[in-house]
Amino acid sequence: MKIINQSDAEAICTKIQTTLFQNIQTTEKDWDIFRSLIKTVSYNKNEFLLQINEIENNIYCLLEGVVRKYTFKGTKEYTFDFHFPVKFFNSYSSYRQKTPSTIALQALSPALVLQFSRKSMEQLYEQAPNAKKTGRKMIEFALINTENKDAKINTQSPEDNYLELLNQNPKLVQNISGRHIASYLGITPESLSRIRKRISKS
Amino acid sequence: MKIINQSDAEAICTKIQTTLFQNIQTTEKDWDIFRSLIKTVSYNKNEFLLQINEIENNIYCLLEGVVRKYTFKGTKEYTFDFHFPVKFFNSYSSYRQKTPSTIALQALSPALVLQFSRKSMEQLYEQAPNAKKTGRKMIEFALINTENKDAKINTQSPEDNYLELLNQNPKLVQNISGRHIASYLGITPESLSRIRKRISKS
DNA sequence: CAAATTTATTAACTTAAGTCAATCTTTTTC
DNA sequence: GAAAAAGATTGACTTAAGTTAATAAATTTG
Repeated sequence: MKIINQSDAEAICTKIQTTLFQNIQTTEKDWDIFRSLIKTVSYNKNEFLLQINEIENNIYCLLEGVVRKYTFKGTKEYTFDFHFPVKFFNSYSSYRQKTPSTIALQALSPALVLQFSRKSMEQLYEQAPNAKKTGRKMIEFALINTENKDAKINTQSPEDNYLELLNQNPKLVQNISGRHIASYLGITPESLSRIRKRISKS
Repeated sequence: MKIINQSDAEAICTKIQTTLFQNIQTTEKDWDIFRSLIKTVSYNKNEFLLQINEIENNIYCLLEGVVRKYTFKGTKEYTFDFHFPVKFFNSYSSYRQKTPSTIALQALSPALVLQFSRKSMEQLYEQAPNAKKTGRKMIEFALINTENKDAKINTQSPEDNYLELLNQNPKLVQNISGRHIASYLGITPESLSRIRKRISKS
């Protein structure tokens, strides 16, 4: 984990501005404040943005790499989701309630991340009234995806789930190890192997 | 569906105040405003608080009864969750983004519900600054539960899931039809029958 | 680059979930 | 309260997931 210099952060911030906040009215001054609060951090493969039982104090925006969101059920890992650029996320319930996180966030490749600390978000709210919307929007981006996967995974067969994943996100399947994909699908790596074999025959 | 008279609502509101908002500083004036914005609604069994493809314009607080949150995957229903009193909920992504809801909210028994419309929430924010926290808290209550079930269901066997449900929420299992429980567990009613049989033998 | 570690595949076996269909039970409705 | 509808159980059959274990392939690390 390594904090990046501020001039890089500036370029990145512009990217955010143009891609994610097109519809929000913000003044130049708002953006100056926003920009000054960003911390850009790089993570190595397998490093943790957040460990289980830590308290979440950041909102993240992934710019490069892949991040895995997972938990433990007994001794087994369960992968909720994979995050790709450009996406906002964090461990929301831990962030909001200041309780130990039940989930971990781990980089699966070298990753570049914008981090907005709780403190900087509070500063943003105080100093840049117009940017309040930006803050809310970030939280929303981090939350809106929660109503989807559950239903998918639990209404069709593991094979159908895998085929759907292949279809909707081929680069995920190519770049992420099978055990993580199996953990995402709620099956064993052995089952995933068999599914792949079955598919290749048909 | 039937809107209840205001005097009943007053008593109910007191219940909310004492049970849910103990830690939030609100003035008497704030509470007067809050109270005036509440609509109390009763639903018959099987009636919908929200249908799929409707736009969500409310936040609900369930006072009596059971509500099921579900969706369709192809032709099959999938039940995300059951709500019991006293609980806040809505179709959050639809409410926030004003897009057609992918989930339905259905009363499984006669139900009594407080409804806070989008409009009344906006009024609350404008008129009662201290009550802003109340509004946020309601949303939080509605959201915090989203990081849990997924992992449970997908890391152990259907039988273990059922046993856990029996253990953690016996009244749910007693009061709700098997096909809904099966749909919650991601299995068929036939499988649930067999699981029950197996358990009763051991 | 070689050794060590991690990841992926395959096989043999057991177990249980899905499906289809029949029957029994409970609940709803007029 | 009788008829109809909805829900629950059981059986027979097929299919695939879990488990354990062995091996092969790929990646990491010194």
